[in-house]
Amino acid sequence: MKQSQLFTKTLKDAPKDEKSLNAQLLIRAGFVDKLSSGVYTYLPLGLRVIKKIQNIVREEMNKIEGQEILMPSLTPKENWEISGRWVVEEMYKIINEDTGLGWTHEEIITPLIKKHILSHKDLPKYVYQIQTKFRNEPRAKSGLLRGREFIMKDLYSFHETQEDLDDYYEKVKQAYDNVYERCGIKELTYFALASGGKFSEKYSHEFQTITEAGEDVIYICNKCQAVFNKEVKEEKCSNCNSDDFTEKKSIEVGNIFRLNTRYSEPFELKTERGTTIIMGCYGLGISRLMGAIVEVLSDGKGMAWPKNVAPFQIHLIEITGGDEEIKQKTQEIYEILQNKNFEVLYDNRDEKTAGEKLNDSDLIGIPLRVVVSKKTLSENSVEVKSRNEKDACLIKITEITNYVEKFFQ
RNA sequence: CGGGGCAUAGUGAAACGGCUAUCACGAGUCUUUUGGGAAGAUUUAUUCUGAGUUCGAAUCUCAGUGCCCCGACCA
Repeated sequence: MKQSQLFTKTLKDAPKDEKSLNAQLLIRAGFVDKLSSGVYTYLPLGLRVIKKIQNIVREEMNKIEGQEILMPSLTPKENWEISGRWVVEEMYKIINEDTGLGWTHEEIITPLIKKHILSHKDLPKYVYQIQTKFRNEPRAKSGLLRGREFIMKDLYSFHETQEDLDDYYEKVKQAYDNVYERCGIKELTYFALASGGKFSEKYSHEFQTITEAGEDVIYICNKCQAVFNKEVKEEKCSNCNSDDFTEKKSIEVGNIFRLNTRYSEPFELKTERGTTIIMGCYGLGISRLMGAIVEVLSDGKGMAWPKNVAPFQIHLIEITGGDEEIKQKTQEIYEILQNKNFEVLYDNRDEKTAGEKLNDSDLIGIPLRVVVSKKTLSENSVEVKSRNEKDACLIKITEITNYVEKFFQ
């Protein structure tokens, strides 16, 4: 992707109303645009991150240089009045009490399963979706951390026995651990005991990532490392009886519940033998996770994306001084890397100074920076620098492919 | 939903109740520039909306709306 073509550009200053770090950085770097409180458009860079987190790759569109964006489903009336299309009947308006926008899907999945699971031999079953959820938050806040419209993965499991649910519960826990590992925040993410809320059993488990931007408080037992959400924390650790805790602010990036028969009972979800089916549900906020990664992995200069979720792998920057040869050489390197199927953002902008390009690169936070300039070419080299390292080094142009392959191994 | 704050160009700021609403960045055109936020020329506004006070309102008053923060809420 050539940066001169990229929609959109970076901002020098964050909008003054944005206080939260993830909102400031994501808006400044052109990853997202705020339509209204808690409602965001994902611009090309941000959508690439969302897709990475969803682990969905749309290579064909990229090959034809398509730039996908994602716009919110909740849009203000005034915008439609400008085009005169508020009156269009096809547009979904929540003007009656017969329709609600989905904020969770137990009430949908349970009757669906009832219709299609006809025998105990069909169990267990695990069904999930990745979908936009709508919640009329009394107070949307903290950028992507608490929105009114957001992207969430919700998985539901159906079992004949408690033991089977328990087994699966552990498997989901491990799967979630892998997600946070691959997203680069495992070190800061804790598995905490939490309240089950109104519609579950007594306890549930949450994955809590330590950050000052979080709205939860967790207590980590210094003796046995058990972790408790503030809402269920008691004087002494219920695991080892110690009273020595570390208190941390955190954001909930995932949760797993044993629903048991809370929904299967009212919906009369049973096997042909008459056994009431036992359910589990497991949520993971995709867009919140993106915000949490920014909160946790950024520095004074900008974001620092982990390799697996970065919008691009390589930020290739030319510093030409107006020299067409340098531009041509950079273009060649760009093509070499692309032919090796690396995702490259190529800063080919003529009108930008070196300082602007390097600062933009730090802000956007692509893991590997490759700079081509008169200085490097005089030694048949390019300069490479990891976003997480302070120092750069020169490598021969003939070694680029090897170096990059090793870097992303 | 309670409490507090804010609202001027795409972004950030300035302007005592009084001249044509000013500046920087961004963006457009032209010339020169390129290793850590360049130079000059030129262009870029319904001061959130509505009412009111006044000879005169970005500025004062009232109402509304939006945004941010604290709290409450959050399967």
